[in-house]
Amino acid sequence: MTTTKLPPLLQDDPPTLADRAYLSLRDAIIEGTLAPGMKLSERGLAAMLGVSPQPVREALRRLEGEGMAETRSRSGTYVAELSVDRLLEMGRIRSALEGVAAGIAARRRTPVDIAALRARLTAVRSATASGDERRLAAANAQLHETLHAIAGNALLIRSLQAVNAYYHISTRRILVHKSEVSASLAEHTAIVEAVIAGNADEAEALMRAHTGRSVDVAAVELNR
Amino acid sequence: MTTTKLPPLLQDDPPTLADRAYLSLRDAIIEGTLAPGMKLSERGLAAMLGVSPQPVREALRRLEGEGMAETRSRSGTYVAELSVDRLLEMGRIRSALEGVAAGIAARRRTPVDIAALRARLTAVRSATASGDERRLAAANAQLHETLHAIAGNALLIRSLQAVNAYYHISTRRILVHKSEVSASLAEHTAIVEAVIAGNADEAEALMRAHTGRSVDVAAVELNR
DNA sequence: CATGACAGACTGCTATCGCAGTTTGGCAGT
DNA sequence: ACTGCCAAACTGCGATAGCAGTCTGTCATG
Repeated sequence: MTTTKLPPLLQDDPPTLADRAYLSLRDAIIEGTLAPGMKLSERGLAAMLGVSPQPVREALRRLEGEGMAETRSRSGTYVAELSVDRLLEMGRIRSALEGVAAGIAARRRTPVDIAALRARLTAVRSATASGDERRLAAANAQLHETLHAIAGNALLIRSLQAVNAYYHISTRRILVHKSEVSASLAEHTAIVEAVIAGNADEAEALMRAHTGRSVDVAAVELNR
Repeated sequence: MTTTKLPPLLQDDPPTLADRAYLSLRDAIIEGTLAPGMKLSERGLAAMLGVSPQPVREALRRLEGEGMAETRSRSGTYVAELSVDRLLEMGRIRSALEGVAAGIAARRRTPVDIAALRARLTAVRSATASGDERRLAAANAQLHETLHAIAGNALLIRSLQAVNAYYHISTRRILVHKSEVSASLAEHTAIVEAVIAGNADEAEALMRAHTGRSVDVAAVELNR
């Protein structure tokens, strides 16, 4: 019997109905299908999704915790109103959390993580060259998610997933300039290098600046 | 009929059983009554709290989202293990979020908010003079919570409440030096002034430095 | 026509029950 | 003494039912 610590044998649990209901509702809110102010009835949504009200209720409570829904007892749950100011605030929160995540990732990264990061960065680079915006967005998202996974902090990951929902709402409303794309690649490269080097403070500062720029761009575009 | 915007007439809903179960369990984890690795059985806890498993389940899901519990499907929910590194990470997250909150508060603060802030700061000052540590901790907490309320961002408030649970775990493990106390008062004063002045960037930087110092202190103490 | 009240539908919240998969303790076989 | 196995207890998950409030539309009343 070897005493070396084995990697976790048990994989993640399969997503529950509550998880899937959450994702459905969240995406519908991001997409605008569920517009601000709309009523989110436990029973009504349950019928639409073909499940019982129980998983729906759980999903709604989670959305509530993320600020995307508001509940008044015995009256109803509604899609939260979202002003431009709020949206910008979410961007600032995202920036701060992404920065912290990068810093933590720089402290915890293992050789395996480093290999994964290099792979993600390569994917981003080739996606940038391809000019396919969808593909680039996906590659960028994967790079960020890889960093979150390396940080491996459950609270941080949850919070980032929440603010990313708002980030998606933002990117749906504004258009990204071409010049941003190449700058983004350079920044991503620098961030990954800092993480690989284990330079936590630099990784955090770079990531914060990188994501902070999105907020500034959004501030200009959204207030037009 | 006046057209001036009225303050919200409907107050907050009374706390539900799920809310109260959450608070009970969270406090028990902070206090150590529920130690890391312990099983959190829905039915068992429900019996202890005198409610049905349903509200307990909701509380557990929330704790899970905050990283204080982990669930393996059909096996059980357990109190999450918490290494010193993780605890320090939570401090960094807290620092970042508190900074953002202070910055947002500086942008949104109204005359009423300013009055409230001055009152809280006065309470902190007198509590500091009294030398009563319990009272000072409570006054400090109220000052911070006032800033959160002024920021008024649901996601931010939720996240801060979560990380504050970890902050309480930290403060239970370390002892605070006397010299920290007076420095803390000066910092709180500067932060409040920046918020009142509407200087968001300065408020954020000051708050971040203020809360970041706690992390550094904890890093030294916890690694002893 | 305006207004008030009241009945029914609807809401979120909690309790109870059943299902399918996991864990565990003790017994049978070596 | 040790190992393999199996059944009973236990687990989280989901469905269903009922409660106490809230909201709404209609109808009687001025």
